Amino acid sequence: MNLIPDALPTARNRFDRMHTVLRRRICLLDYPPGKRLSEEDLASEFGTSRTPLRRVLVRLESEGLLQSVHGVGTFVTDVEIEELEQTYELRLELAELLGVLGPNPPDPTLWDRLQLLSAEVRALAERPDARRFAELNMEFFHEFHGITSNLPLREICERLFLQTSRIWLKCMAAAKIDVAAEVRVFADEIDEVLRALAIGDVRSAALIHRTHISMSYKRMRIASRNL
Amino acid sequence: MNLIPDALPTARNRFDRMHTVLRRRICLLDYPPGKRLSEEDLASEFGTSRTPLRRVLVRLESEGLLQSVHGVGTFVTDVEIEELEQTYELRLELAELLGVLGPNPPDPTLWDRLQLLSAEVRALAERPDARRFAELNMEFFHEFHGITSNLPLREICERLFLQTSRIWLKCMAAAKIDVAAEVRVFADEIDEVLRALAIGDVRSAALIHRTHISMSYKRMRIASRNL
DNA sequence: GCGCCGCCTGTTGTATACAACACTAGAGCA
DNA sequence: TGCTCTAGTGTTGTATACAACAGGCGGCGC
Repeated sequence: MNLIPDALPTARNRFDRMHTVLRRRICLLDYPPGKRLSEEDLASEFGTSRTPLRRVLVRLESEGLLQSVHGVGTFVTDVEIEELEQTYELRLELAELLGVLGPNPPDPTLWDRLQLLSAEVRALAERPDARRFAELNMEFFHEFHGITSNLPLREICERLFLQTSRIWLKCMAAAKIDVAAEVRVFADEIDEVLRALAIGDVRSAALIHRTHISMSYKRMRIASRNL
Repeated sequence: MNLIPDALPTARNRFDRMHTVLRRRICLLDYPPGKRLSEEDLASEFGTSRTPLRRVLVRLESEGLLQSVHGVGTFVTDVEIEELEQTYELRLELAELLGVLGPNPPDPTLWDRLQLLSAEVRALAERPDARRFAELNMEFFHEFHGITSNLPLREICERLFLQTSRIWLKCMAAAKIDVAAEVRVFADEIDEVLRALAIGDVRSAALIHRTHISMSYKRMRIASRNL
């Protein structure tokens, strides 16, 4: 009996593993926008040839995270401020829809995970760390999308989040926004969401989430106005 | 001076060409759900080796139109009725958003194209043809999404349309829905939309569109209840 | 007759060598 | 000195051969 059946070295699993790892690196700014990636280096890191790796890169390119240019290189994409604005406007509306379309009854598993996250964020408030903040933020969004049973909506929200969050992180860092303050706001959001979910008010949880997306974006815009 | 600069035999153009052609075949049911595609045959048809073709297949797989299984084949995906329901619910909301987020001022080019489409649909009503209907429907959706200037929203709507329309067409055919009647409804929708756009009421145009998506889906569900 | 096992065929996945391309540095020349 | 052209280097894109895999068919044992 295999305890970790998903770890079988099948082609699909290798693909998913590489995809997840690279996407994470891009979204957490380990590979900042504009960085050139070496197909050869990455391939050797994952212990494969360029061929399977390129498959992953094509996928990431179709997700808008990478761009390959023949004879030049493969680059992590940046996002223009105008496109970012449009994406955020859309994300606000979609965040609201999360509470409208197929709202899931408060799942005890989801509840537990969010509560765990809340504690971790509170702990982070003591010793702020931008990267850890990015990680927890990513995890929170992922879990939060579980409030809808509408899979296509969940996927789209996830996708748009992964496309924009890294730009948001980058701008925050550039504008020297106080990480500690941002962490506190984040912790408050989770607790507010938990209170709403506690009484089964999924719609309100979604609206709280929407509010925080909007406000964090606005704070970022204001702070980076002077750059 | 090159009059058709986009036709340069660059890698990017080849990729886009193959991608568009295959996507079109899938969405117009030339390749019906469940059909197995042969990488070798397709590669030779496009005059390339399997390598560049596989790049296209990976893209189509990430768009949810194909699925490759090692050692078995590459298949056109089908969609379960439950997932279809969820996607339609989402599409209704997004259709409404088309009129809310960055509504474009009625573009004369868009206007002309829609009017041309209206004429073609009217002509089609005389001699109904399921495939031609599918083509015009696809073209209409593509043009209609031009009413918003919000690019991410446009892309998402396009993507969801391409994922569901072929299933809708398949069900319509299976339920033996009267194509002529469906064409007349379609023609009416375009004219209604044109009337709304004529007075610059983009929001109403979007709501009309939403209504027709909803009703055509409901008709399909009712008709295929007896299958 | 029935069931199991192994070969055989066709498919997708992988490795590798090579072509096409973009950029750079430096030589040659005005 | 400044410009241009060319060779060189490193990158992505392509072709091809081969490995890994799934399924079906037929033979073999029972």
